[in-house]
Amino acid sequence: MPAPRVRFAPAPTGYLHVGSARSALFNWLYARSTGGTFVLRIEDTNAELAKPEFYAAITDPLEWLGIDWDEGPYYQSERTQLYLDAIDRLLASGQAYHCDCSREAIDERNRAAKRSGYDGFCRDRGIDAGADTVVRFRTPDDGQTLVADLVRGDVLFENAELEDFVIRRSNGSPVFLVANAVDDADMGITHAVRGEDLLNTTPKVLLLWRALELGPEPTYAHLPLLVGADRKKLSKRKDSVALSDFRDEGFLPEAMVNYLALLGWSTGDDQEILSVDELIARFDLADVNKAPAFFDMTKLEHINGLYLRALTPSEFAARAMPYVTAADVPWAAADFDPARFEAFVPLIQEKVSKLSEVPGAVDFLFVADPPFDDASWEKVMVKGPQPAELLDGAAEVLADCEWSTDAVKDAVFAMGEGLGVNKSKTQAPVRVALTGRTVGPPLFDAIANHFTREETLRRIARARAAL
RNA sequence: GCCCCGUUCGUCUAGUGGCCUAGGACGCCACCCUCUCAAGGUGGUAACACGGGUUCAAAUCCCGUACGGGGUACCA
Repeated sequence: MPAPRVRFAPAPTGYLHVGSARSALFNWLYARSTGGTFVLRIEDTNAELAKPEFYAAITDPLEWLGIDWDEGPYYQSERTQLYLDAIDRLLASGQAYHCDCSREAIDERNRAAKRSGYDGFCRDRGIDAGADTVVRFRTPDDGQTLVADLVRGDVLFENAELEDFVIRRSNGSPVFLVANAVDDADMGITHAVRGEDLLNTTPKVLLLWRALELGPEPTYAHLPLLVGADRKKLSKRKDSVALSDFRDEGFLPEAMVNYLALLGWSTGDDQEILSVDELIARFDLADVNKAPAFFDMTKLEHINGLYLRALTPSEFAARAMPYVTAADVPWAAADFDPARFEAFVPLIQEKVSKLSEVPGAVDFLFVADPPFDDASWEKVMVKGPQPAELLDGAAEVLADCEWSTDAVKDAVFAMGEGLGVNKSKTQAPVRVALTGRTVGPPLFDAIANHFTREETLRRIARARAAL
């Protein structure tokens, strides 16, 4: 059996949809696991989609995910003549015909006849091409077309249910069905792996394929759709669907790939965290599910957190760098200190599930007077026990204790104990004074290793004054 | 409406006639750990859509119903 040749054939829409990314991934995994070839083909048969600025919106996210292609990208807009020639052949053999029916006329006849679709009105009128004519494919009136699907098994379509669909628009451009058949044949595609939303178009492509005598047909595999909270196909309006948004939010590409692979596919055992190499080794189209899968952001974040924590601190710092040097960061760019940030990373690495959370976790390092969070202040400085005594006590013991994590910790806790306050309540005012919040990194490690005695005392005094 | 696909815990899934008193993961709850929050550990909650068959035996096979989704363009 020859090595498989698969393709990812997106229509350029200005961004890469996560569902499309999943299709691309499954194709790519199949190619990589079988020693096959992965072809990238841009389906821009519609002139509105044939815009160069849309192409990078597809290739950039693919590259980010680590999905590389062996051939292409091929652009259907550059191969139009091939499709037009195919249509001419169908015309010449009588398998296609010109039609000048307007949408209104078709609808009117359908209303009268209580049916739908195109009624074949122009089938035998023998009209010539004109300004407003389209070319329609003459579908068989009887018989069935079988789609042998690797995921769904045999799917049978009654040819009589298929209307004589348009294959060339009145503006002269071919529709994707023709391009699809011609290109899959021309590029030697052996497996067409795509979303289930295309299942209904498959018999049309197959009919064209046979009418054009294009040779051996590809095997199909229709993947279950990705759905949103409403169980409907993920849509740009309601859901977060652009892959670039996930990158901007701070999801790691390897986590994204891992999660995407788990949507509609599983290993068969209990392993869920898989490297790309493991995915390649274990992936099989035969193990793909049939039912739609909900895109669960919570689980994605969990998996991303696992990958984030598995990074070495310096890797983490490097990958977080774009987020702490972005324009909307809560400190003045000049106050940012990369070395200080990197040193601090181990204290916050296990607390974030997305890189976009990093700036908010280290802001007090680069803001001299971090704002006091209202809820935190209320909880600790208003309703908490003896805030003034605790701050004064902390200032006193920190003024001359040894500057190490344990020494600082012991000194502060001993001071709190003397006031009859437990550890949790003792550290709270100091934490708020230093960071502005009740939630944050291990406090005494942060103080002893990342702040000077002077700065620590200054912040405590600042909070004390604000009481 | 018509055509096509689907249906195991809230979610992603394991399960291919007996191993299922249905397993794992996320979430959630409790406890442990603990200077906060996380992380981690332990335990718990929770599902075979329904009805008929077939069979000694059905989550697994067949039929029907219900529900959900996709398609039904001169988008792809």
